[in-house]
Amino acid sequence: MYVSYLLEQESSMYPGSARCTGSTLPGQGFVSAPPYPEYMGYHPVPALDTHGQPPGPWGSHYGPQREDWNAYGPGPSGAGTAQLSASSPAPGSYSPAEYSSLQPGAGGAPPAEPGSAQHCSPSSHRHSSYEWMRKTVQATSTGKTRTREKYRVVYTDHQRLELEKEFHYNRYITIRRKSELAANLRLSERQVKIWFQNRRAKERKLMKKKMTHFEGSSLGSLQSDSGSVSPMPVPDPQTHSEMPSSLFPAPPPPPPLPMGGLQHPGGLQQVVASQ
DNA sequence: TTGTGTTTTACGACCTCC
DNA sequence: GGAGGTCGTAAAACACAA
Repeated sequence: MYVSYLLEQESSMYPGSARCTGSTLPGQGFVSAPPYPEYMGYHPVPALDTHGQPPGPWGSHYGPQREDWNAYGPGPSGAGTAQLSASSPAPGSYSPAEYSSLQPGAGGAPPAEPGSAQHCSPSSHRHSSYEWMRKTVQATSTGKTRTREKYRVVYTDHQRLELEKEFHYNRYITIRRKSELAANLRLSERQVKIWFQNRRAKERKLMKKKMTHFEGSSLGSLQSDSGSVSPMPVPDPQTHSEMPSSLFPAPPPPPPLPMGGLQHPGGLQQVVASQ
Protein backbone atom coordinates (compact mmCIF):
# COMPACT_ATOMS: atom_id res chain seq x y z
CA MET A 1 0.00 0.00 0.00
CA TYR A 2 2.50 2.45 1.07
CA VAL A 3 4.78 1.38 -1.59
CA SER A 4 2.18 1.53 -4.20
CA TYR A 5 1.56 5.01 -3.05
CA LEU A 6 5.15 5.84 -3.47
CA LEU A 7 5.38 4.19 -6.76
CA GLU A 8 2.43 6.12 -7.92
CA GLN A 9 3.77 9.32 -6.61
CA GLU A 10 7.12 8.72 -7.94
CA SER A 11 6.20 6.93 -11.04
CA SER A 12 7.42 9.77 -13.05
CA MET A 13 10.63 9.59 -11.28
CA TYR A 14 11.23 5.96 -11.69
CA PRO A 15 9.51 5.08 -14.79
CA GLY A 16 9.26 1.50 -15.52
CA SER A 17 12.55 1.38 -16.75
CA ALA A 18 15.39 -0.64 -16.73
CA ARG A 19 15.35 -0.76 -13.13
CA CYS A 20 12.90 -3.42 -13.14
CA THR A 21 10.45 -1.73 -11.10
CA GLY A 22 7.82 -3.81 -9.98
CA SER A 23 6.98 -6.15 -12.66
CA THR A 24 9.85 -8.42 -12.55
CA LEU A 25 11.23 -7.68 -9.24
CA PRO A 26 8.69 -6.01 -7.21
CA GLY A 27 10.10 -3.91 -4.62
CA GLN A 28 13.47 -4.81 -5.44
CA GLY A 29 13.83 -3.40 -8.66
CA PHE A 30 17.37 -4.04 -8.93
CA VAL A 31 18.00 -4.28 -12.23
CA SER A 32 19.94 -2.54 -14.28
CA ALA A 33 22.54 -4.72 -15.27
CA PRO A 34 25.38 -3.17 -13.65
CA PRO A 35 26.77 -0.85 -16.10
CA TYR A 36 30.07 -1.46 -14.64
CA PRO A 37 30.46 -4.96 -13.68
CA GLU A 38 33.38 -4.17 -11.59
CA TYR A 39 31.13 -2.37 -9.22
CA MET A 40 29.27 -5.42 -8.50
CA GLY A 41 32.15 -7.17 -7.19
CA TYR A 42 33.27 -4.47 -5.07
CA HIS A 43 31.53 -5.80 -2.08
CA PRO A 44 31.82 -9.34 -1.54
CA VAL A 45 29.06 -8.73 0.64
CA PRO A 46 26.88 -11.11 2.18
CA ALA A 47 24.34 -8.62 1.78
CA LEU A 48 23.14 -10.62 -0.79
CA ASP A 49 22.44 -13.27 1.49
CA THR A 50 19.15 -11.81 1.91
CA HIS A 51 17.19 -14.60 0.72
CA GLY A 52 14.14 -12.93 1.85
CA GLN A 53 14.91 -13.55 5.38
CA PRO A 54 13.44 -10.87 7.45
CA PRO A 55 16.23 -8.76 8.46
CA GLY A 56 16.43 -8.11 12.03
CA PRO A 57 16.76 -4.76 13.44
CA TRP A 58 18.31 -2.12 11.44
CA GLY A 59 21.17 -3.23 9.45
CA SER A 60 21.66 -6.26 11.46
CA HIS A 61 22.68 -8.22 8.48
CA TYR A 62 24.58 -5.49 6.90
CA GLY A 63 27.58 -5.54 8.95
CA PRO A 64 29.34 -2.53 10.13
CA GLN A 65 28.71 0.60 8.33
CA ARG A 66 31.48 1.71 6.21
CA GLU A 67 32.91 5.07 6.77
CA ASP A 68 31.95 7.68 4.37
CA TRP A 69 33.29 6.71 1.07
CA ASN A 70 36.15 5.18 2.61
CA ALA A 71 36.95 7.50 0.69
CA TYR A 72 36.61 9.78 -1.32
CA GLY A 73 39.71 8.15 -1.80
CA PRO A 74 39.68 4.89 -3.39
CA GLY A 75 36.67 4.85 -5.41
CA PRO A 76 33.10 5.19 -4.56
CA SER A 77 32.62 2.56 -2.07
CA GLY A 78 29.09 3.50 -1.99
CA ALA A 79 28.90 2.77 -5.53
CA GLY A 80 29.66 -0.77 -5.32
CA THR A 81 27.44 -1.01 -2.46
CA ALA A 82 24.66 0.60 -4.09
CA GLN A 83 24.61 -1.80 -6.85
CA LEU A 84 24.96 -4.62 -4.57
CA SER A 85 22.37 -3.69 -2.22
CA ALA A 86 20.17 -4.50 -4.91
CA SER A 87 19.69 -7.70 -3.38
CA SER A 88 19.33 -5.81 -0.40
CA PRO A 89 17.34 -6.00 2.52
CA ALA A 90 13.85 -6.82 2.32
CA PRO A 91 11.77 -3.82 2.77
CA GLY A 92 10.84 -5.05 6.05
CA SER A 93 14.18 -4.12 7.20
CA TYR A 94 12.75 -1.01 8.55
CA SER A 95 12.38 -1.55 12.14
CA PRO A 96 10.53 1.54 13.03
CA ALA A 97 7.10 0.51 13.91
CA GLU A 98 5.63 3.16 11.76
CA TYR A 99 7.04 1.59 8.73
CA SER A 100 6.13 -1.85 9.55
CA SER A 101 2.62 -0.74 9.79
CA LEU A 102 2.96 1.08 6.60
CA GLN A 103 4.26 -1.83 4.79
CA PRO A 104 1.81 -4.52 5.00
CA GLY A 105 3.68 -7.60 4.59
CA ALA A 106 5.45 -7.34 1.42
CA GLY A 107 4.76 -3.80 1.57
CA GLY A 108 6.41 -2.02 -1.07
CA ALA A 109 8.94 -4.44 -1.57
CA PRO A 110 7.98 -7.90 -1.34
CA PRO A 111 10.42 -9.90 0.48
CA ALA A 112 13.48 -10.12 -1.47
CA GLU A 113 13.04 -13.06 -3.59
CA PRO A 114 15.58 -15.60 -2.99
CA GLY A 115 18.30 -15.24 -5.40
CA SER A 116 16.90 -12.08 -6.69
CA ALA A 117 20.25 -10.61 -6.45
CA GLN A 118 21.63 -13.32 -8.48
CA HIS A 119 19.00 -12.84 -11.07
CA CYS A 120 19.48 -9.21 -11.46
CA SER A 121 23.05 -8.90 -10.76
CA PRO A 122 25.13 -11.24 -12.59
CA SER A 123 27.37 -12.57 -10.01
CA SER A 124 29.67 -13.34 -12.76
CA HIS A 125 30.51 -9.71 -12.80
CA ARG A 126 31.68 -9.69 -9.32
CA HIS A 127 35.10 -10.97 -9.68
CA SER A 128 37.10 -8.00 -10.71
CA SER A 129 35.80 -5.54 -8.25
CA TYR A 130 39.04 -4.76 -6.69
CA GLU A 131 40.52 -4.11 -10.01
CA TRP A 132 38.06 -1.37 -10.37
CA MET A 133 39.13 0.06 -7.10
CA ARG A 134 42.68 0.09 -8.09
CA LYS A 135 41.72 1.74 -11.25
CA THR A 136 39.85 4.36 -9.41
CA VAL A 137 42.66 5.04 -7.13
CA GLN A 138 44.79 5.78 -10.04
CA ALA A 139 42.17 7.93 -11.57
CA THR A 140 41.65 9.86 -8.41
CA SER A 141 45.25 10.44 -7.99
CA THR A 142 44.93 12.77 -10.88
CA GLY A 143 42.78 14.98 -8.79
CA LYS A 144 39.24 15.69 -9.72
CA THR A 145 36.68 13.16 -8.96
CA ARG A 146 34.69 14.33 -11.85
CA THR A 147 37.22 13.08 -14.21
CA ARG A 148 37.14 9.75 -12.58
CA GLU A 149 35.87 7.01 -14.72
CA LYS A 150 32.26 6.22 -14.12
CA TYR A 151 31.94 8.19 -11.04
CA ARG A 152 28.22 7.98 -10.71
CA VAL A 153 26.49 4.97 -9.38
CA VAL A 154 22.86 4.17 -9.82
CA TYR A 155 21.04 3.41 -6.66
CA THR A 156 18.88 0.39 -6.64
CA ASP A 157 15.16 0.67 -6.56
CA HIS A 158 15.16 -0.57 -3.05
CA GLN A 159 17.58 2.05 -1.94
CA ARG A 160 15.60 4.75 -3.60
CA LEU A 161 12.38 3.44 -2.30
CA GLU A 162 13.66 3.53 1.24
CA LEU A 163 15.08 6.97 0.71
CA GLU A 164 11.82 8.15 -0.74
CA LYS A 165 9.95 6.75 2.17
CA GLU A 166 12.16 8.59 4.52
CA PHE A 167 11.77 11.69 2.45
CA HIS A 168 8.03 11.50 2.56
CA TYR A 169 8.36 10.97 6.21
CA ASN A 170 10.56 13.93 6.71
CA ARG A 171 12.11 16.30 4.25
CA TYR A 172 15.10 16.73 6.46
CA ILE A 173 16.75 13.67 7.76
CA THR A 174 18.10 13.59 11.24
CA ILE A 175 21.57 12.53 12.06
CA ARG A 176 20.35 9.40 13.64
CA ARG A 177 18.11 8.44 10.80
CA LYS A 178 20.78 9.26 8.31
CA SER A 179 23.08 6.96 10.09
CA GLU A 180 20.52 4.22 10.23
CA LEU A 181 19.54 4.59 6.64
CA ALA A 182 23.10 4.63 5.50
CA ALA A 183 23.81 1.46 7.34
CA ASN A 184 20.65 -0.18 6.25
CA LEU A 185 21.02 0.69 2.63
CA ARG A 186 24.70 0.27 2.59
CA LEU A 187 25.28 3.78 1.52
CA SER A 188 27.54 6.26 3.13
CA GLU A 189 26.03 8.92 5.30
CA ARG A 190 27.33 11.39 2.82
CA GLN A 191 25.43 9.70 0.06
CA VAL A 192 22.27 9.80 2.10
CA LYS A 193 22.80 13.43 2.89
CA ILE A 194 23.41 14.31 -0.70
CA TRP A 195 20.47 12.27 -1.81
CA PHE A 196 18.26 14.30 0.46
CA GLN A 197 19.75 17.50 -0.78
CA ASN A 198 19.17 16.50 -4.32
CA ARG A 199 15.70 15.32 -3.52
CA ARG A 200 14.80 18.62 -1.96
CA ALA A 201 16.23 20.37 -4.95
CA LYS A 202 14.10 18.23 -7.15
CA GLU A 203 11.07 19.02 -5.11
CA ARG A 204 11.73 22.71 -5.31
CA LYS A 205 12.23 22.40 -8.98
CA LEU A 206 8.93 20.64 -9.38
CA MET A 207 7.19 23.17 -7.22
CA LYS A 208 8.64 25.96 -9.17
CA LYS A 209 7.59 24.32 -12.36
CA LYS A 210 4.10 23.88 -11.13
CA MET A 211 3.94 27.35 -9.81
CA THR A 212 4.88 28.79 -13.12
CA HIS A 213 2.74 26.39 -15.00
CA PHE A 214 -0.30 26.98 -12.96
CA GLU A 215 0.36 30.57 -12.41
CA GLY A 216 -2.88 32.33 -12.60
CA SER A 217 -4.86 29.18 -12.50
CA SER A 218 -6.59 28.04 -9.40
CA LEU A 219 -4.35 27.21 -6.57
CA GLY A 220 -6.62 24.41 -5.70
CA SER A 221 -5.61 22.32 -8.60
CA LEU A 222 -2.04 22.91 -7.74
CA GLN A 223 -2.51 21.76 -4.25
CA SER A 224 -4.48 18.80 -5.22
CA ASP A 225 -1.89 17.36 -7.44
CA SER A 226 1.17 18.33 -5.59
CA GLY A 227 0.91 15.88 -2.84
CA SER A 228 4.15 14.26 -3.59
CA VAL A 229 6.05 17.41 -3.47
CA SER A 230 4.41 19.23 -0.70
CA PRO A 231 6.70 20.06 2.09
CA MET A 232 6.07 18.15 5.19
CA PRO A 233 6.33 19.59 8.59
CA VAL A 234 9.54 19.00 10.33
CA PRO A 235 8.96 16.20 12.71
CA ASP A 236 10.25 15.79 16.11
CA PRO A 237 13.69 14.47 15.42
CA GLN A 238 13.52 12.12 18.28
CA THR A 239 10.14 10.66 17.87
CA HIS A 240 9.17 11.54 14.39
CA SER A 241 6.02 12.55 16.02
CA GLU A 242 4.97 14.28 12.89
CA MET A 243 4.54 11.02 11.20
CA PRO A 244 0.96 10.92 10.25
CA SER A 245 -0.99 8.10 11.64
CA SER A 246 -2.52 7.60 8.32
CA LEU A 247 -0.09 7.23 5.57
CA PHE A 248 0.22 10.59 4.06
CA PRO A 249 -2.53 12.88 4.94
CA ALA A 250 -2.88 15.76 2.66
CA PRO A 251 -0.24 18.13 3.73
CA PRO A 252 -1.04 21.74 4.19
CA PRO A 253 -0.65 24.00 1.24
CA PRO A 254 2.98 24.21 0.47
CA PRO A 255 4.35 27.47 1.65
CA PRO A 256 6.66 28.80 -0.94
CA LEU A 257 10.09 27.65 -0.10
CA PRO A 258 12.57 30.38 0.33
CA MET A 259 14.66 30.17 -2.71
CA GLY A 260 18.08 31.45 -3.26
CA GLY A 261 19.03 31.09 0.27
CA LEU A 262 19.12 28.91 3.24
CA GLN A 263 16.08 27.29 4.46
CA HIS A 264 16.62 27.92 8.08
CA PRO A 265 19.69 25.83 8.11
CA GLY A 266 20.46 26.90 11.55
CA GLY A 267 17.17 25.88 12.95
CA LEU A 268 17.33 22.59 11.26
CA GLN A 269 20.80 22.17 12.39
CA GLN A 270 19.71 22.58 15.90
CA VAL A 271 17.05 20.04 15.43
CA VAL A 272 19.35 17.60 13.88
CA ALA A 273 22.22 18.23 16.12
CA SER A 274 20.11 17.68 19.12
CA GLN A 275 20.18 14.00 18.50
C1' DT B 1 21.17 2.58 -34.07
C1' DT B 2 21.51 7.12 -32.97
C1' DG B 3 20.49 11.67 -31.47
C1' DT B 4 18.36 14.19 -27.95
C1' DG B 5 16.09 15.40 -23.77
C1' DT B 6 15.39 14.20 -18.90
C1' DT B 7 16.64 12.25 -14.56
C1' DT B 8 19.85 10.90 -11.20
C1' DT B 9 24.34 11.03 -8.48
C1' DA B 10 27.97 13.86 -7.00
C1' DC B 11 30.58 17.83 -6.29
C1' DG B 12 32.11 22.75 -5.50
C1' DA B 13 31.06 27.36 -4.05
C1' DC B 14 29.07 29.94 -0.75
C1' DC B 15 26.07 30.67 3.21
C1' DT B 16 24.56 30.37 8.28
C1' DC B 17 24.89 28.50 12.75
C1' DC B 18 27.18 26.65 16.77
C1' DG C 1 36.42 25.18 11.77
C1' DG C 2 33.00 21.88 10.85
C1' DA C 3 28.36 20.71 10.06
C1' DG C 4 24.62 21.03 6.98
C1' DG C 5 21.83 24.12 4.02
C1' DT C 6 20.98 25.90 -1.13
C1' DC C 7 22.30 26.68 -5.86
C1' DG C 8 24.47 25.56 -10.03
C1' DT C 9 26.45 22.28 -12.75
C1' DA C 10 28.94 17.98 -14.67
C1' DA C 11 28.30 13.70 -16.33
C1' DA C 12 26.39 8.95 -16.22
C1' DA C 13 22.13 6.55 -16.79
C1' DC C 14 17.99 6.32 -18.92
C1' DA C 15 13.81 7.01 -22.11
C1' DC C 16 12.20 7.71 -26.42
C1' DA C 17 11.42 9.48 -30.95
C1' DA C 18 13.26 9.41 -35.61
